[in-house]
Amino acid sequence: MAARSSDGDTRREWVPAVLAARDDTTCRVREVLDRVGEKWAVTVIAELGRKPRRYNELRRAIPGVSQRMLTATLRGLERDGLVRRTVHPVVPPRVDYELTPLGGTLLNTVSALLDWAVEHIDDVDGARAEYDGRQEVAAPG
Amino acid sequence: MAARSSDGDTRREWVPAVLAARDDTTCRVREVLDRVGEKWAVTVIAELGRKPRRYNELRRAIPGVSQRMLTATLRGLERDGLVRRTVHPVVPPRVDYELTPLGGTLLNTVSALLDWAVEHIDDVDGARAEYDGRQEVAAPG
DNA sequence: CTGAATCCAAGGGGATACTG
DNA sequence: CAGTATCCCCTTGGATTCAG
Repeated sequence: MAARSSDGDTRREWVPAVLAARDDTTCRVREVLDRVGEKWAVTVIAELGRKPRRYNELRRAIPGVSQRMLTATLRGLERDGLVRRTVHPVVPPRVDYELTPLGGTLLNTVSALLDWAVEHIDDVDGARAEYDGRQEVAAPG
Repeated sequence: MAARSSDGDTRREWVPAVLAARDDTTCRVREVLDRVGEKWAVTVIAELGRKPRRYNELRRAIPGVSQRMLTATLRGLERDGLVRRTVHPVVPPRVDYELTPLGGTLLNTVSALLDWAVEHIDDVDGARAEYDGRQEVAAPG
């Protein structure tokens, strides 16, 4: 689907009627982008991709996440079938989280985006510096 | 970078220390995810991927976008070096937007994510239905 | 035509305290 | 240990108006 030409080609015919319209399909495609944009979703998926974890293990593995957001993120991912939550009826409580196969395929796809980011950080940074420089000249302090 | 195994593998060693830590690199990788999560960014990139456009052409091509957000999105993309803005000094004003080569490579990467979304919409939807069903049973109205 | 400025509502997300 | 419940701030983003 969606045949792509080589890197750097700025001319395409194919893409995103997917995004332009807003039929049902389109709408839910957007939801995937929203999820990726959530502050902790990709981090959690990536962390679970390394290995299954318990709640607090996960919490320690992700510096900066609050209990509230970790729980909310996990619930969302579970609802979408990306993460499986397993409660062990023991005391003290033990809850394991792991990536589902579906979550695994998403991780594979998203990590291409992460690779892109790492690879092009300098380009983006340079562009920003240049842009900000131009703005300063245009609107002197 | 980041060797990946086949689809559906839920066990990885590699991934994103990139996201776990928060050194400079990490931080800016997150910014890429944020950008993808912005409501109109990917849509605009995709639309410009089809062909360069003028401001209002773009606006008409993207139903639902407000002037405010279209401008803001374009500014952000321009600042990151993903989009080039060309002002023609004529009256009435004419401003052309086009994807840069860098923007092109991002589009190629993101579209893999769009493909994933289209391909797995039904899985996600099914998971949601099942999850919501379980919740209803657990917390009856 | 291409924006900038202002106003405002909704939701994301952090800090903290409490619970089974 | 694994969460829930509150409070509250700040950002995102839509509507509208003004301007070059």
